[in-house]
Amino acid sequence: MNVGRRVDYAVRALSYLAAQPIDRVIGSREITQRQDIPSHYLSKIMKDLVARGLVKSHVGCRGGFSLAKSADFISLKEVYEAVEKPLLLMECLDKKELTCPYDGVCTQISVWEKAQRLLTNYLAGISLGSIADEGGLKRREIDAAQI
Amino acid sequence: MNVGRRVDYAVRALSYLAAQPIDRVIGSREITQRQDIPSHYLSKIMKDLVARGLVKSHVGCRGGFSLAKSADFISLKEVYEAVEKPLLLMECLDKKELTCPYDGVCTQISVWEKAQRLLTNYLAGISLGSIADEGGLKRREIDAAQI
DNA sequence: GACATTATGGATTTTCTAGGTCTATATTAC
DNA sequence: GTAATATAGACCTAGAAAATCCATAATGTC
Repeated sequence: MNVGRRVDYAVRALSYLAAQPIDRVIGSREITQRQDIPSHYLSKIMKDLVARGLVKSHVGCRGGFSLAKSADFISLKEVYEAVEKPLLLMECLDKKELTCPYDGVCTQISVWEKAQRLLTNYLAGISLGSIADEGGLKRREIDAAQI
Repeated sequence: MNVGRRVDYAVRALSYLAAQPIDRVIGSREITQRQDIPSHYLSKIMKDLVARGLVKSHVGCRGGFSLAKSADFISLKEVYEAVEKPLLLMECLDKKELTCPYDGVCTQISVWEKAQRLLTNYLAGISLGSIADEGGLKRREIDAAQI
């Protein structure tokens, strides 16, 4: 049970975008270099973020990415779900498939159901803006440059 | 991000034990049949539960398992950690390895840290006893018998 | 004491998926 | 026209989860 690297990468890429001057277009090359993310892998992640409407893409020469909306209105839950399949602690929590013979009498399921709600609600309450405070990012960049 | 089947199996096996007359010894064969768990796989899980002190084992003919303590004093967190490696939402949350170059300026980590605390605290508050209420189990067995 | 039954322990296999790479195509600034 | 970029998809790889198998030790039963 862990959040994969895709989410980590997505958050870092988005944070980087959030720290830029508004509407500046950032190439994926710059992101991968500054944030130390495998380049081809990032492209797939960005595609997901674009599809979810969190990021605007600018195709063609001098193209790149920029946030589609204010970082304060992007929740971690959105980021997670854009990049990973929907958060599901147990398969049987997926309402679409009622294949479990114990459904209805299983008391375990309600526990995981609540745990899942707990988590998603928490993530829904965290905004990208609160993570990517400019100060932190500036310092982060300086540190990275020194390595 | 999901809890694996090992945890599911462990909870079901423990619930089954909890619903039995106190101190009755249950063979793993009975558990696997009633709870529909791959037999050889269960044996490894039971071993972990024994090692963690949640279950007593009785070796030899007519041997089997019984709860080592009251179901009300077994938390889901214990079960999880007995069977799975310790709950860790992100690798960098493992305090032992401080390899992340962004450590100290990363604002993302504190978010996951809190999410993890949220989860483990919740699991620590759920007892096996609250899951394995006898009524539910009785009904469950009847259902299973009808299949 | 012999035997059947059981847990224990380890080795091994199978299956799945996250993580990562590569290549081809369409789009656009210059 | 050309170089730089995002998009799209196929493809590969390592490692983990899930499951199986086998050999050994312990113990009740006869």
